[in-house]
Amino acid sequence: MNQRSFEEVHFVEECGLMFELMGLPRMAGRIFGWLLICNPPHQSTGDLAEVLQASKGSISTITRMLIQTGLIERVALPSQRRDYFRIRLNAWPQMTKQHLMQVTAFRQLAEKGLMLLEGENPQLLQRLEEMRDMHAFMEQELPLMIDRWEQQRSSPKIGTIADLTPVNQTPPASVPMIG
Amino acid sequence: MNQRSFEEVHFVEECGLMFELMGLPRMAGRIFGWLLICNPPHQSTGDLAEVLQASKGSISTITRMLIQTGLIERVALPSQRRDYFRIRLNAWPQMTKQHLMQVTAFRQLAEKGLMLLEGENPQLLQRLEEMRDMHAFMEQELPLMIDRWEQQRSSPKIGTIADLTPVNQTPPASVPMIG
DNA sequence: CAATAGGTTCAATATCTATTGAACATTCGC
DNA sequence: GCGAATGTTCAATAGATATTGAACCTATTG
Repeated sequence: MNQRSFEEVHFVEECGLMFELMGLPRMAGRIFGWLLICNPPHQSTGDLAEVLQASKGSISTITRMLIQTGLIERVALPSQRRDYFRIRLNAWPQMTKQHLMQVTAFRQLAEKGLMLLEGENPQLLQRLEEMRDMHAFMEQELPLMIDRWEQQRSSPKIGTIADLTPVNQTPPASVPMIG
Repeated sequence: MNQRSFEEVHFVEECGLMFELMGLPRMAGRIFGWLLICNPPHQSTGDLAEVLQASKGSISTITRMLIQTGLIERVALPSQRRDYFRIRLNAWPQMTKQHLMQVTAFRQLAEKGLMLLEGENPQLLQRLEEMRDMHAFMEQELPLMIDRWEQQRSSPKIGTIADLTPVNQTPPASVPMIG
């Protein structure tokens, strides 16, 4: 009876593939994909294991990763023992913030490279200077872009998703940000 | 004699790890990393195989991938049989364009999801609407950002890198862009 | 407090992907 | 056109990573 429709399975698999493209485990994409379309929008470990036909261990490991990266959160239902997971509000800006960290890492790498070539013919430096400058530029621009997004979305709508209490042991994915 | 210094090896390896983080083969990062710091800035398949201690096959496969994604290009030296590779000018905006394709794919996926939930309780749609809207927003913003970058870098400097002729069989990484 | 459901951990395994290397193709000089 | 140098392809392998599943905690309920 709890059969997922063909379209639902397909959606979940496609999401898995997209996550794989981004270098994340396919199962992370499956979990995220299911949480995008499930009803109710919060699901327990057991639910996920059943629907996605995966082991509880797998679900446990990967939900932890998804929480850590800020894409989902753990919520508690009033009178239930189980934990539930759901998509985190602002999951996507969060991804951009992750991306921003990569950008910073690349800028720093370029700077290391430039130190290696110190004193060399300026022509040789061009490659690394472009890399450094482009990433420094993005370090400026991306936060502004996120700001514009959060502003444009005038009504923050926080709280409308549901009345569930996010479990507070889940910090807002304390992401080490650039200095 | 052609020993790479410890720092150079380290730089190359770090670049490899960063590429791996992005879901690309580590060896792609190594090749790219070496092309960032090598002197001269163009290197043949053989050079790369020797310096990176990898098989020619590996180099061949991965340079093809890097060309395909627009990060490096193949150049011909006037009186030499060999092909050489070098970092492509504008390699990094190119990466952002690749990223843009992913963004589009995510928006489309969100739209598929919304079709699945057609007629459902609006609360259930929120997750997917946020996903769609955020990605549509980035589809607007990222090209503008690239424009700003290309403008800010007032002197295009094209041609100053070297007088080598890019091999024309290498199209500018014909990237299928969004409609 | 015992029983049980829910969740986590971790060693073992299955699966996948990068990498090799040898055979093959191509180009260019002589 | 022949031979040497260079580059490519692809089946086999090595290596890495995701996934499982059984043992182990922990919390709740009666």
